[in-house]
Amino acid sequence: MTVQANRRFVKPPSATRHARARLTPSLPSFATVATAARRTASADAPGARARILTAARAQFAEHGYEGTRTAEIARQAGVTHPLVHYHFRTKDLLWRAVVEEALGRLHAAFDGSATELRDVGSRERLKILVRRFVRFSAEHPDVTHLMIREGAHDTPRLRWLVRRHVGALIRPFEETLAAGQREGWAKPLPRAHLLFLCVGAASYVFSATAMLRLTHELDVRAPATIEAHADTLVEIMFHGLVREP
Amino acid sequence: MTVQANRRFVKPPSATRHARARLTPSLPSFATVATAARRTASADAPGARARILTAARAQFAEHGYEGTRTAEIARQAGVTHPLVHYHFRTKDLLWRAVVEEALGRLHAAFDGSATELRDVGSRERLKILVRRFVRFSAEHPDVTHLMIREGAHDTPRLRWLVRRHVGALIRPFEETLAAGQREGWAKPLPRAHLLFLCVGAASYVFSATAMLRLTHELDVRAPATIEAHADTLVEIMFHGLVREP
DNA sequence: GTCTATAATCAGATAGAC
DNA sequence: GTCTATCTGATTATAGAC
Repeated sequence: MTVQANRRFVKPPSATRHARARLTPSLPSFATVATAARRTASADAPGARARILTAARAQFAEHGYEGTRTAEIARQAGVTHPLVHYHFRTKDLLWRAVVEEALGRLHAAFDGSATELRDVGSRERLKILVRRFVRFSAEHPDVTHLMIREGAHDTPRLRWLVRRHVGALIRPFEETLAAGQREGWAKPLPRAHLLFLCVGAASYVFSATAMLRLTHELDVRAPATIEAHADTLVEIMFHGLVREP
Repeated sequence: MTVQANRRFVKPPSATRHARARLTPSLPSFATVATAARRTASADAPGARARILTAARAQFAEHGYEGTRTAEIARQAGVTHPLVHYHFRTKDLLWRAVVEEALGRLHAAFDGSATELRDVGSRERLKILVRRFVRFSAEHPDVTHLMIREGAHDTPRLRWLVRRHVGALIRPFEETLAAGQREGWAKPLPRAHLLFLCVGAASYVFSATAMLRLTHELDVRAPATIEAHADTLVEIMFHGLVREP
């Protein structure tokens, strides 16, 4: 079962000599990672390392971990294959670097919501969070898609993802929801279900890009479509489908 | 982009001699396929072919098409690797056989909804369809998971899936919704968005099994959890989170 | 830091005996 | 129908020159 997914972990990363260890095991802050990435990226032109990272994000999102070939990443980044290994050593470490960078952006979109939105009532705050998440899912389908792909089974990658990122990300949502329930405007429905229901409702469209194009000839990338989805979701989440008399 | 995913289609199936061609290109009815499968399965003990099919469903659902190894399927089914190829010839044909069988079950759960539920009003009918879909997602996470995995990018597999199955599956939902909008009780929100919103909301929890266990220590397999999810979704879908005064 | 060339591994598929 | 043994091609990763 999990054995298969773990295959690549069998051979331990063998922390040998290697010029750079960008991903330290000491879990640097998001800020640190983001800055490091930016520094490298904006050095001259988008440096090779940054291009590899970008290409890798697209590939992992589209084809999943196992479906992605590092050679294809290299091709997309316009570099040769070995350079990928020079910068990231293994496919697994490259994956982690991708997630680190991608979720940094997700954090950026949500961090400080608590303080920034302090003056707004919990009801409006929740609406804002939902809309933000829809827009984020639309702008970075690769990130949510990645999480959908990984959330299915218990791999070391998932545990790392949850420990490091997911916990912090769902907190604003859950706290706002809890506030709403305390205040009485929100029904006392189970929060875990509400959370995942909302995440699924918000992001599924943007993961099923190809299917929507085939079934409804709908381009989920178009801004109008994105806003339509956000509007629909907020309306449903807050007031439901039934037209009140 | 798609080139990568299509790689395995480059070498054409080379329809040589081969004892059996279970998957004819003439698209047999679901009934035909289901019967054929059952015949083989219940012959004595669960025959090798049936065991391979079961193992393949689990593997494809868990690891996606590219992430699945036919040798692992063989191992799980307790047979040797070549037998997989004997029965299904190629990995791609095996995948199609799996989907054919799995979506046969989904059809079974929804076929005839139109007639069977004719006497029920469109509003109750929609509730029933949503609940059915939640339960189906819970009982067969592999099926929805499989569709999530394939819906992302435009492969020959996805086109086949949409043409052959998805169209028929979403029709009852869309028709009932349209009826509700005509009758006036349902708000005139865009149906495509409502459909995918609902599908995502219903099925995401059951795809993110491992993540829910890690974040909320919730076992989404438990019947109580399933019903709780169905209840929550129906309440949200129809009346929303806000407690009306 | 980036390349060419190559080693090592692994996966899908076939041949042919029983 | 099922097995053992094997081929072919593709993919990750490394060595070593520039």
